[in-house]
Amino acid sequence: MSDDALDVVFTALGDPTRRGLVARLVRDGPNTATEMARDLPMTRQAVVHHLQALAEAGLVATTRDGREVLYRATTEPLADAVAWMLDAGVRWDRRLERLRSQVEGRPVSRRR
Amino acid sequence: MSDDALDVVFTALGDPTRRGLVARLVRDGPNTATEMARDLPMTRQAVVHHLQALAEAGLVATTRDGREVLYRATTEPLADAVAWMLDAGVRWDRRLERLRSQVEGRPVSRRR
DNA sequence: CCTTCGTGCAAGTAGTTGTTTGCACATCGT
DNA sequence: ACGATGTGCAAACAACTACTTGCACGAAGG
Repeated sequence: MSDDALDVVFTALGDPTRRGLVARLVRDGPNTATEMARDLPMTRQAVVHHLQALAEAGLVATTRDGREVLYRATTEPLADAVAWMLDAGVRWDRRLERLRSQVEGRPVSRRR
Repeated sequence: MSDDALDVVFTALGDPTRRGLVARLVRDGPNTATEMARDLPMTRQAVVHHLQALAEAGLVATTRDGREVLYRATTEPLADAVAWMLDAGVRWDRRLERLRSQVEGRPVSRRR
């Protein structure tokens, strides 16, 4: 994964609202920005803005259904971010080393 | 790990200069800001600023040695960030599920 | 139809981030 | 003691971020 791609993934995750959106989509399944904005102390547009940041990071994807736009979590980039951290931490932490050996040499992400 | 703490960790990692600094400290061992700035296209103060962001995230720590300040990588927070991502991704990706079962039920971070 | 509802776009604003420059202070070696 | 070197602090700046409001467009449904 390119450096730029890691940038946007980590930056996207560096905001609690955005982590909350991802967590919610993972937990409850696909949903619209308007619906999710109802439970948050901000406008729909602000939520859309966050979702766009997540989309740029590849953490969510959209499907149009009539006049609605459904967002769903796509967690592939997480594996790449995890891989970076394991690389950085592996010399320090024996436990992470064990995990890393399981990650290496596989296709980085695969869904469903 | 608190939400705020995750914020600063992910935000700190969301910059290629900062990831590079962490990687360098992990690879080459402790070093001073002045020394690391020599190899980067920015001033010492900019590097110090980045290192302070990393320190706030708990990703580096400092030791004073005479007039020098040595920065070293402290990768504990990585494990917590990894844990969040595994939690988010576990329902999606079978491979991540396997990893998660190894992380659960342990002290979140432990060095050396 | 025509009203309602979800979406998209644009402009504006307040706060944060990345970086520089300049200077003061502490420490090391000679 | 003194010059060279490493560090710390603060002001200044441009660029970016996280929002808001307002409005236009398009689809659903009586």
